[in-house]
Amino acid sequence: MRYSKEHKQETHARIVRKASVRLREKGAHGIGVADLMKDAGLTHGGFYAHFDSREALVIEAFNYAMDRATERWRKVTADVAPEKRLATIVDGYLTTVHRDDPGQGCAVPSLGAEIARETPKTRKAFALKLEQMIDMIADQILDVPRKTARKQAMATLATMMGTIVMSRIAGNGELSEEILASGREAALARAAAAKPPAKKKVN
Amino acid sequence: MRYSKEHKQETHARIVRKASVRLREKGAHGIGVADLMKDAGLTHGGFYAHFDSREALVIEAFNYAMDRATERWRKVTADVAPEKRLATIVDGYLTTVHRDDPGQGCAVPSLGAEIARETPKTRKAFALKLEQMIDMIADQILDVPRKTARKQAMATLATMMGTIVMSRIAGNGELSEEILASGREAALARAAAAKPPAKKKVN
DNA sequence: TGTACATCAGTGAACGCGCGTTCACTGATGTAC
DNA sequence: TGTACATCAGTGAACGCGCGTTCACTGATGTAC
Repeated sequence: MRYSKEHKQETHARIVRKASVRLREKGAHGIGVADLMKDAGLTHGGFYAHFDSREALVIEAFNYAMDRATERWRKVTADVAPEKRLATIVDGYLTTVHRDDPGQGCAVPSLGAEIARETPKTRKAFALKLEQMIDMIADQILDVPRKTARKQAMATLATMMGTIVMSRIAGNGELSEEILASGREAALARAAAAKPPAKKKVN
Repeated sequence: MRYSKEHKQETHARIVRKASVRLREKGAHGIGVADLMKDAGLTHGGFYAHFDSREALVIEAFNYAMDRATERWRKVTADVAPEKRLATIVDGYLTTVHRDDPGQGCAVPSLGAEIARETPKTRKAFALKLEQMIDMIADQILDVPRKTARKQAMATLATMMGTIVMSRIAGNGELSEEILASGREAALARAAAAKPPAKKKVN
């Protein structure tokens, strides 16, 4: 075998990593294979030694972005009291930094709508990662039946993602800040409301 | 003047109307000028007699879609008691019919992310329409200061739009229904919570 | 009323360009002896 | 240890195609007389 055993895997991973940033920045169809390869320090000809098609890279890059997001949430909440974890996630998500840097941010507000229009195969791959993200958030919602936790997780994520989409349309002025603040307040209120009543278990 | 005075305007309006459907279905870059013209019963050559560029049509089509959405909300709430209007809007928005028919639906969940990446001119045109939509929803939130109403409107819209994006990624199975139900419950709970306490005016 | 003319919305061929994909080739590197 | 060979990750030219845009032309229709 030429080159060290992991050489190709490393290159492959680097293409995916860089592409996951650029695709979030420019959209699922907003950047071509040649530019994505250049970003990884390669020329476009080698692309098909790593991926069956451009779409295959889009799937890998999206999965990578979603895994990193979920992983980061685990990290930033590791040292936080369990009942404050969801609030920590919401606070980190609904910021101007996230709004202004889609390349490093959540893939759903930047790619979600385009992804929903892709082939069933691609859409299903994304649905799987979205469900994992929902489950991760549901894990942070305590003292309620699992089904309730999942529902609250879905609503909170919807508010978070919708807020980022809206704030990006609004640009970076007052309206945009107001949108971010509104989403933050609403999501945090729900996060707080979820606990105090100490509802009796139903399931 | 050849043809009746309104002939060209009617054709122009028809192109915009048809394009606003197809662009929501296929994405802001998912359908070409030739197909959009064919949809309006014309050939592509005449396009530039009506629009300076493809982007100009995208702006007009988006504006049209947003105006129709806001207008439809006014219509469906006209015969409803003021305190039930927001709930009526939420219920009509978070349905499988809306999820499965982006072409007739709200333009933000289908085009929002792509729009945020367009030229500043395009993005600003969209921001204007989004703010009008926010104001229309804020009008339905009673008995609170205007600033509070706007914030609640933003959060409610974010939940609605985020829920549609997520439900479309999820497809049309159980997960998707669960997402829709979660968004509906959360948005309706906020709509209901906004009134009962009868808070004293602050501003 | 009838005829010649002017207008211009719409046609369809053509353009340059960038895209995803293919393919013959290269050259750095691990292996065999 | 040194040399010849085999491998295969990566190169870059080329492909067919669809796109947005341009342009010379057409022909239906309103106007002038």
